[in-house]
Amino acid sequence: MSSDDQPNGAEQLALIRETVRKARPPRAKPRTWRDAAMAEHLPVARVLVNKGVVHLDRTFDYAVPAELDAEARPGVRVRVRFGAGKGQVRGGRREGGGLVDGFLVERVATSDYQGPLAALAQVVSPEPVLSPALLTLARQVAERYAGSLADVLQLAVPPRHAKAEAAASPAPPPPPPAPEPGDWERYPQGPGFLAALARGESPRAVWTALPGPQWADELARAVAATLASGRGALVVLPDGRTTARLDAALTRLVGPGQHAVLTADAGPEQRYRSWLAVHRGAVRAAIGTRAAMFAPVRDLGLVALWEDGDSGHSEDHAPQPHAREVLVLRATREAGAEGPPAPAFLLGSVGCTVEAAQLVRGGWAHPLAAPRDTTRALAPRVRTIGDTEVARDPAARAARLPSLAWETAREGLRHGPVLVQVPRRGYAPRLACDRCREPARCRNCSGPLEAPDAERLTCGWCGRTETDWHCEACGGARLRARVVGARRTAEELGRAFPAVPVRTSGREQVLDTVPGGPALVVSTPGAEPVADGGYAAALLLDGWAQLARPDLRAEEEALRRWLGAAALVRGQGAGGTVVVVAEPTLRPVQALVRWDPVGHALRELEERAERHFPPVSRMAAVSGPPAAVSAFLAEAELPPEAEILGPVPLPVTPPGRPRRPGGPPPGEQWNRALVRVPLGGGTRLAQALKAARAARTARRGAGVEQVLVRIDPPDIG
DNA sequence: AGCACGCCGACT
DNA sequence: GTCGGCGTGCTC
Repeated sequence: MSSDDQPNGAEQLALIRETVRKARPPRAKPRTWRDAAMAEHLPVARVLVNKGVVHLDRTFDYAVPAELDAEARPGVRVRVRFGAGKGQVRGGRREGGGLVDGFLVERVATSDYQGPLAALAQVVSPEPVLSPALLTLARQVAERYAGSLADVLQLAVPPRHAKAEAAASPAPPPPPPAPEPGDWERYPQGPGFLAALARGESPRAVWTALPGPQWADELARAVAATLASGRGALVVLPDGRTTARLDAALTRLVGPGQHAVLTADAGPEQRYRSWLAVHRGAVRAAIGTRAAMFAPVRDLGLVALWEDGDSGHSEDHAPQPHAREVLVLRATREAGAEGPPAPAFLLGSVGCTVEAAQLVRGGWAHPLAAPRDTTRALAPRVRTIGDTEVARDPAARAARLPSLAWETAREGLRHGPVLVQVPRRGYAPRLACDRCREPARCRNCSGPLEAPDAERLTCGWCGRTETDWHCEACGGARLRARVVGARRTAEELGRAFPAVPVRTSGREQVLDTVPGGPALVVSTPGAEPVADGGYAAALLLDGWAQLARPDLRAEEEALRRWLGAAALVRGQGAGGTVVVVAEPTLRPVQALVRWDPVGHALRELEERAERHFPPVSRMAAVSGPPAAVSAFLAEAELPPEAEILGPVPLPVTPPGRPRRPGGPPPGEQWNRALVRVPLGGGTRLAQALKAARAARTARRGAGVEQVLVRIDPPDIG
């Protein structure tokens, strides 16, 4: 930074002071540093200013007062005066600009800034929360997602809590011994993977987990093996329930003192306390939900992710990074880069996302899967039944069960609990004619008709209520069965099986576990309780509803949800049976029957490659008022290989309906364009979009409407 | 985002 | 002359 012919920092500051004295009337001198002594060594602080909506992605230089010299170390939280007004006097004596929070990133000898430097107003706390490694990661994530560094830091560094900070952190416990392989023996490469972790190596694997509850213990062993090598470990899980299971397994294996649990529901104080324990190195392992993806684990030796297909891994705050992508960044170090060696990587899931398949296909990670016959023995028997079949038994008909499902439930209840998975209400796809399957459209605007409740029929675009629908194609008057919620399904099943207790688990009330006795357990996807000893059977109802969603990921998602439920059922050796009510010829249905999630993901990956869809390309969505989207695309200096799809109108949020994240405000017509580039051009695309948006933000106010930019949009149909 | 600066028209 | 409109640009 400094060159030989420049004055040293202290001299430069003195010069600046002189200049200012001459240039401005004495009363206008910024009060903060008038006559104040500055730090002698490295008197300039580079500060990353955290100013709300403003996207200031650069540091600003401040002078370090002598009395803050000791505390003003890189990484600490500071407060500085920031804002327009060149030191003008307001209210008699105040310096221009308000106090804003920031991070001190670096101490340097000189500043390139030509004007007078303001002084650091305050070192909020001496805790250097923004370590160089965390700053580097945050910069990478901001770059990957076309977001601002300030936004990412807000996700990566939890809010300070003074009481939690005041408490001293203990020294870390001695590392545990390397664990036995345990259930990893079921995978040919399992024990070797564990041994490599224990030796301090950094293997990368995509692990197709066998059905059953052992995954938590297996993840715990991977953590323990990494700890045994003297390194730290990080595991990100999709929700609090799975985090609690790993917490219990890890505590069983290595005791309570080796890891911290980072979850949002712990409350701000506990959350910051746990985060600090990780940051200070008082614990070497961290587990938790998506915010933990940034956890500043010391000497990171392993990053692991459980169930990367779960939507819980997608951060919903800007720039909406995905835990899998962030952990891939953490496990990747460019050749020749400085710093510690990259950690090992473990992505575990019962199913297989297209992105996970790509990590293997591209050679970045190795597959870690059980032999075919092991999988077959441990997975339940899966049978399919088309949804046109209707049961003979009147009780089954009343419960809308095909006879095979009815028989399976009756048989299963003799041996234990039976799980019934029903799609969430409101998850309903477009309604269709019951006779010819023509989608039901609004007579007003041709939008898709929806059934917000059992009584009404409304348009998903314009919100108009339809009272007398008839099929445009065949004149039919009946709509295809709308999705019935978990509660009503439970009532109907209760009448069909009067002697059996019925329990429900859904969004409002999620059951964690159920006992091993006969019971019907009705659950929405993702809320399935674990049954003691495993379910005897499972019925996966209304498969058509999961498959009919107009989304690129509908099939993958349906398979993931079915596998998630089926993995809680006893293996077919123990009589476990699953019935999926869906068209048997469909690909995800067949993948479930064969229990072949990887094959399904690979096939899907091939199709995405043919169609140049993610993850084989990198995509970004630009949405906003139509004129703004068009202008934005015209202004943006996109890379030459970029391809623009659309823009197309987005569905209008009907008045009174809550606004979807990233969607238009109620009643407003928005457009959305997709921009895609071949893999490898992602960084250039993100840079171009970020620059274009920054330019637009600068012109805001003058009637320049803003657009939303989202990298890796989750819903592309 | 704020907030000041600046360059044009109507007023005391 | 000078007050103030908001369009433009900067914030260490």
